[in-house]
Amino acid sequence: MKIGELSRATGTNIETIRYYERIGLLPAPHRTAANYRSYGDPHRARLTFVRHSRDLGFTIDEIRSLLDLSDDPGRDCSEADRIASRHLEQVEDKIAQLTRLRDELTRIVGRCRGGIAADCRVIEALGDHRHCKSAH
Amino acid sequence: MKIGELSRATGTNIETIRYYERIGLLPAPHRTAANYRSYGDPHRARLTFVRHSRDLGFTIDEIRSLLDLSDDPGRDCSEADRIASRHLEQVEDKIAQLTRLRDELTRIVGRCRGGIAADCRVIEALGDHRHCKSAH
DNA sequence: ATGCACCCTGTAGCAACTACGGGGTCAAGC
DNA sequence: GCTTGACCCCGTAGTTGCTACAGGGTGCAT
Repeated sequence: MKIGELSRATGTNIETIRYYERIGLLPAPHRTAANYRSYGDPHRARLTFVRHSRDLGFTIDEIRSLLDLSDDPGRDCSEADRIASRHLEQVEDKIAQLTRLRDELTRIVGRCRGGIAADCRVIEALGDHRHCKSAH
Repeated sequence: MKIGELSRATGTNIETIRYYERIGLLPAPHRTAANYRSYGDPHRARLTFVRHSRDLGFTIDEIRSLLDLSDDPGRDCSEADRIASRHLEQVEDKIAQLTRLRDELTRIVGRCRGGIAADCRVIEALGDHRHCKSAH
């Protein structure tokens, strides 16, 4: 299949596919006589893996490691579990941080009574960290 | 005060302070005879405002608008409330998205029994979206 | 033969910094 | 008076993960 078809099949931007090839995340496919890229099912599977991992928030480097593992089926796979676990931890940290942030924003928002900026509690709160209830 | 002192006073990297000046977020301060930047209290307050807003996740452009408002104390400040409210919504969306993601990762992690990559459930799950319980 | 959709390459842009190279300034200590 | 070290200056390039051109070639239908 040509790049446009692969793009539609995986929901990936064409430019992104070429980008992944450039950085070595996807192997360079064969070319037709007209120099068009020509992909097969293994390419599609690999790109699906990459997109899914990206959707789950893995970095390109993490995906590289995960792909290395899956390319080498005899290898011990506890590494994959470690990468995923560490990532899960990061996601949990990020959720906790955003939750604190949301609480702080909730306290700030809505305090404006439509007056003038000089009296605005929103602007005041942003300028002075001491108004905050928790670290963020 | 010199830039290093301002840096320590606000917990901001020196390079970041110069960057903020370059993009016009902070006004250029006076210079000493040796061409060193020399800051006063208004600079420190403004930088504190910027850092606090950044910590809360506001973009530079949003901060620019918020600063414009606070520079013009006679202006109607409902704009500030609107910016903060929209940002709060974005944070809530992000939390919801990360929570779905966390649930999916939790399902994936820990399914590896320390075997070889060919049998790894983590790698399998990443390669096949159909294993997923929800959209992400 | 002329549209039109599709493909190619290479480069530059985005956000918000961070890091570096190569240099100038200033006070303290010998 | 000279060195050492901490501090400052500027300009540019790197980071992450794409996305958006510009300027061209290909393939098929009308």
